[in-house]
Order: sequence, then structure tokens, then C-alpha cells
Amino acid sequence: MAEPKKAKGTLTIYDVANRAGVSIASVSRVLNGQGSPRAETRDRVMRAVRELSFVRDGAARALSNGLKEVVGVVFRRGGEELFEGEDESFLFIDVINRGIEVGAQRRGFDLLISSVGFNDDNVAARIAALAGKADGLILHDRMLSTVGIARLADMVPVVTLAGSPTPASLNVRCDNGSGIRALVRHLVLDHGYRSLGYVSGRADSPDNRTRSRAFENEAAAVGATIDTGPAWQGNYSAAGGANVIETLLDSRKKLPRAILCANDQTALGVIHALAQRGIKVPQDVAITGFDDVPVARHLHPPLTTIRQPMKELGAKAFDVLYSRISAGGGKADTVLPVELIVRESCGCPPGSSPPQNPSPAGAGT
Amino acid sequence: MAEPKKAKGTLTIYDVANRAGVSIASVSRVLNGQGSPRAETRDRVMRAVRELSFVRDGAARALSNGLKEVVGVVFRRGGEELFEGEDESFLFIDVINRGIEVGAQRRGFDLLISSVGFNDDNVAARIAALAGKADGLILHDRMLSTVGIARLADMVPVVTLAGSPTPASLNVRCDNGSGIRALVRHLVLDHGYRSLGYVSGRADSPDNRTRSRAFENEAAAVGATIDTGPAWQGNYSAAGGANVIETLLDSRKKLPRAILCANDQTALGVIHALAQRGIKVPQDVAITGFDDVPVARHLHPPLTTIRQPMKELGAKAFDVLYSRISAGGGKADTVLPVELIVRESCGCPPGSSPPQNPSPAGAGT
DNA sequence: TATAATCCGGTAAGCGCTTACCGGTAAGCG
DNA sequence: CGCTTACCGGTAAGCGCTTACCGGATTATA
Repeated sequence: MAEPKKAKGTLTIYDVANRAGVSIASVSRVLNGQGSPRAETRDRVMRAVRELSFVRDGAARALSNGLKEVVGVVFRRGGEELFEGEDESFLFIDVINRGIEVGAQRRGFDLLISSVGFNDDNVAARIAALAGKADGLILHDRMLSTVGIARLADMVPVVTLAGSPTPASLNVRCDNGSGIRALVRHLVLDHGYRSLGYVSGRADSPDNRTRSRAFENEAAAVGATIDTGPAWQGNYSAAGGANVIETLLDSRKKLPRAILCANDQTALGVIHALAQRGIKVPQDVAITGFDDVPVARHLHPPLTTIRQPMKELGAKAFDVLYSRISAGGGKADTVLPVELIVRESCGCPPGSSPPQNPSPAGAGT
Repeated sequence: MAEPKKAKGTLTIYDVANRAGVSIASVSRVLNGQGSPRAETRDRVMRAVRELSFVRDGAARALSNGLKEVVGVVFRRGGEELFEGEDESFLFIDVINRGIEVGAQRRGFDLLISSVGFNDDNVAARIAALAGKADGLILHDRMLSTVGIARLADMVPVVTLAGSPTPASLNVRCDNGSGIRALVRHLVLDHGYRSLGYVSGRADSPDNRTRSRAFENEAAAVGATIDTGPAWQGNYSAAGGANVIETLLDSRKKLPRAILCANDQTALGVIHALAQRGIKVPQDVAITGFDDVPVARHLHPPLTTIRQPMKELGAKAFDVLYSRISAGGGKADTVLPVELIVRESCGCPPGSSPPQNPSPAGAGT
């Protein structure tokens, strides 16, 4: 009586209906809270469900409802050396995914995740497979080429993160441009530095292109001179940052008074390389990062950087995707504001207050 | 012609069949590689699929095949302060999940993940919802009570991680007992320490109970005296470890010659607290950890600990689940060997070789 | 008490796919 | 050249669920 029927094969709504002595329609209605079943009917159904440990099959529900309540998330895995520090990036991915999940849970969606190695070949195939199992897809940075995204968006609603919208896909990103502009203004307007440099990220990252361009434009706007060229090409890693500095120094170039870095990791490498050569930060050269990773505040000196609302990014991405899924709409490009975090690597004294220059992060287009 | 039909509503196999001028059966067969279609048939289908950007609906396939090719993964999120260091644990979760994914991908499965906050209320409901969307579930440590697991396993195949099997659910774990035993033997047999202590983890963790018990048993087996009691109760955190030491010291107890810690985080706190009181590791007290987190090797002194094959754990969990799903079988309890990592916190000299005592980690039951 | 309005709950169709079954055509054989 | 054997590919059933539609029972209204 406690264990009435030892689940032979699959348990269906018919089994529940039988046990409860009602029709499958009633079972379905009770389970969905539709209609107004008689109290007794409801009770009998609920009891049968409980006694049988019944769970509705998601596939059948999805087929009938035309909604799977599943969102696919695709991202790149760092190499296999997950244990070798440096992998802050995957932490961000995790935070963003968490944000997506928060948004998703509000709508009863779950996350179907698929990570792709840097050298996986059949990425497109894997993503297509995912597409079939989800109502829509969220793609992290640098997952697919623009045409790849466009093609994918033909099959299923797609939201990209930190990219740019295509005719069929939506995009959500943080306001990288504003972040860089805020940094430039702080360095030039508040500190009076006249010469700047920018250690860039991977050349193939849209994010990086945005940052580079904002750097050049804003520097020109505030009348600072900038040092550029292939020597400034980093790759988002500490080693890349250190390498840029060493190359620069070896070529006996004079370093600019302030150097912006594409991300905190890069800044870390830059600061380290500078220290090796006996160059003081921020006395000789001011440094800024981007991202505000956990260790940023513990660097020597504590790193002035830009904080991106990662979790909100994920949540927003889901919301946008959801509106596309349910209504077919959705804003093509959503931009989230970033926050300037002033610490000491820019030359500000410990415990300093926010910058004084007009309109810090968040302004501008 | 390039963009033939602007996907009105949902694209189905009928649309493909129409366009290719064949029947839906042929389309399905081509897409599944079943039967031996004529070359021309195959080509026409493939072309139509390409031109329409068609993807088969996963829900319909799942319903028809009785297989969703989705595995649900449930785990606990650390608090919301993801940015406050200390959260190594979620890193492990991530590595394990990665392992699950590796296993899953071999079978064309994807991961449906659902994380649960420490104070979420409707955990059971959320998990049940997941169950409907997946072919089986993998539960990380401490997700559900034993009866909760048993009930869940009534609805869907369940594999627990680092727990213990129930009549209906399977379990995969690392050989914690062996790890602790190897540590005890190393400390007692190789170093000659006669008195030991064990700073435990959360009381509600099955893993912790296993470790505690192994500690007591093995210590007795090799004839070492042990110090126990509520004062030794930690909670897997550095703060917890430090707290245990402070309490112990404040009560003017004499510390044992060697202290095993429930995990590396705890060891970290313990070493820190010891240093604060001027007690030297390993000269005055030897310390060991468990897990081998990334920082373990960078501690002062480098931490002797146990490495668990996290990724293999995940992959194995999937394999076990898969065999249960497909064949109904599956080993009830799978135990993976762990590895003793000897560094300096136990008293070994830098760059020392593996321990000499007979049968290190991996032996015993 | 007869009739209309209301309310429940059952029957059956259909979601998009896979596949058993079967008929038609081409190839093999005597 | 006629019959058997293969081989393709089409038709239709069914996977488990939701829900439109409808009929019977109940209650309200006259």
C-alpha cells in the first residue's frame, strides 16, 4: 500500500488517471492549475501523483506546449589546466551563467549548458544539437563568427554576450566604451597625465575592438597623446601584458605616463613586468585594469579598474531572450552601465573618493 | 533563392520533405543515418535541410525515442559573495561538472544544470521539475536528505556524488577513507608522530563522516593516540579551522603532534592560526589538508594533502548514470582512488619522494 | 416542477518526430 | 521472358501531454 505499483516502464498521466479514477484531462488540469476542479477531484489526483511519484514528462509537455522551458548556454572552456590560476575568465563565465540562471528561474526555465574547448572542431554541430533541445540560445563572447551567428539565429532565437547584434540575433553587453572613457578622463582630467598607452586584448574579441576604439577616441577628445602599434597587442593574459612591457622597454621606447590595460589580468602582468625593471606604479607610470577581478584590490598598488555587472548581464540576457521567445520582440542591443573603481594604481591616494571630472562612467554613447 | 522561405511559425520535418520532394520518413531516415537511402534522396534532403536551416525538435525526438539525451545536474551555490575568495568549493563543482560534460558528450547528452542556494526553500520542487526534463539526475554532495534522494530516485535515475547509494539510487565517490588512512600512515609510520588530531568538516556532510571515521579507525590501527571532541568541529572553511585552533589553544590544551584537516581550506585557517600563536608548522605541529586546491602548493609550508580525481569523478558519474538509463543496471557504489600528495607541511623535506610505508592511498576497503 | 444557465470533466485531436509495415519498382535468376 | 528476391521509400501509428469541444449533472430562475 505504501509502494503500490512498482513503476513498470514509464509512468504516464494515464496511470495517474486510473489510480485517481478520473480522466487524463482532469489530471492534466489539476497539475496545471487550470479550470476549477472539484476539491475531491483535485485531492484524488494529488494523492495519486504522490503515491506514484509521478512527474510529467518534459518532452511531451514541451511538444504539446511548443515551449521547452530550456535555454541553451554555450561558452568556451579555458584549456584543460583548470588548476593553473590565471583562469579568472572562467570565473566570470560562471558568474554570468549564474545571472542567466536567476533570470531563467523566474520563468521556470533551466539552463542547458555546453562548453566548447578552444580547439574543438565540430562546434557548429554541437551548437545545432543544443539548439534543438532549447527554446533559445545564449552565446558567450567569441563563440562563433558573425555569419555563424546569423545562420544559427535562423534556426532559433539567439542572444550574444559582449558581441553585437545581427539582423536575426540580439545582443547584450556592458558599456565597455564608457568604462574606457571614464578611465581616460580620470587619468587625464583628474591626474593631468598627457600621454597614454593601451595594452589590448585578443585581436579577435569584439570587446577588445570596442575598448581600443573608445580609448583612441576619448584620448583624442581630451587632448592626450597616445602611443599605439603592434607592440601594444596583448591577449588578455598576464603573460601577454608582461610581454608587451618587456618588448616596449627593450625597444628603448619611453613609456607613456599612464597605461590602460584591456583587463585586470593584463594589468597584473604589466605591473609585474614594470616592477621587475624597477619602474614604480603609479609614481612613474599609472596603470588601470578592466573587470575588477577579486585580486584587483589586493595588488600592489591596488588596481584602479572598471567593474562590469556580470550577473546582471546574464540575467538581462535571459530576459531579452525570453521576450524574443515569447513575443518575438526583444531589444536588438542592450547596454549595461559599468562602474569606475578608483584605487591606487592610477595615482590616487589610498581611500580616495570618487573622481571629480564631469560625467564619469555611464555617460556618452 | 538564398533565403527561400522566411520560417513562418515552426519549421518541421514536413517542410523539409516538401521542399526535398520526398516523404517525412525519408527525411527522418537521412537525418538519422538509418536505412540505405539512394544517393539522390540523401542529397535532396540534405540540401533542403541546409536551405531551410532546419533543426529537429528535441522535444519531439525525445518523446518518440523515449530518450531526451539530457542529464540534470544539481548543486549548491556558495552564498552570493562569489567574489570573496574562500569559494574554492564552487571551483570543484565546476571541475566535476566539466567531467560530467565530458562523459555526456561521448553519448550526445547535454547538461541541464540547476543550482540551489543554501537557503532556498522549494528545493524538492525545483529538482522534480528538472527531473521531468532529463533522463536522469546527478546530485552533488549534500543536496537532499537520504529519504529525499530515495523519493527522487523513484521518479528518475539518480546518481549521487560523494554520498552513499540508496536502494534506488547509485553513488560515485572518491575513496576518502583511503586518503585519510594514507595520511595517518604517513604521519605515524613515516614520521613517527604518536598523537593526532582531526579538524572535521560540516557535521552534515557524509564525506566528513567518512573521513572522521577513517581517521579514528586508522589511528587506532597504527597505535596513535587521538584527541577528539566537539572542539574539533570545523566547517570546511578557513575561519572554521582557525577557530578550532584558537579554541583549543585558549583552553590550554596541548596540541597533538600532527593535525589532519577535513579539507585544504581548513588547513589554511589552521596554519594561519598556528602562525599567529607562534607555533611552527611542521616543526611543532604537522598539518595535512584534503583536496589539493590550487593554492595548496603555495602555502608556507606547502601543504601535504590528498588529491581527488574530480574530473574523473564527474565523468564516472555520468557513465554510471548512463548505464542505469540505458540498461537499468549500474554499479550501486563506485569508488575512485585518491592520491597522496606529499609536500612539506607534514615534516617532509622539500622535494621529497613518495612515502615509504606499505600500501599508501588506494588500498583498504 | 420545468427550463435555462453553469459547471465539471470526459473524449479526442494534435504537437513533431521515429519506425513498423507494406507496396511498388528494379535487379537477379532460371 | 516470367518469376523471385531486394531494396527504397511512403503511409500511418504512436510517444505523453494539453486543451478545444461537448455532453451530463447540478443549481438557479420562473
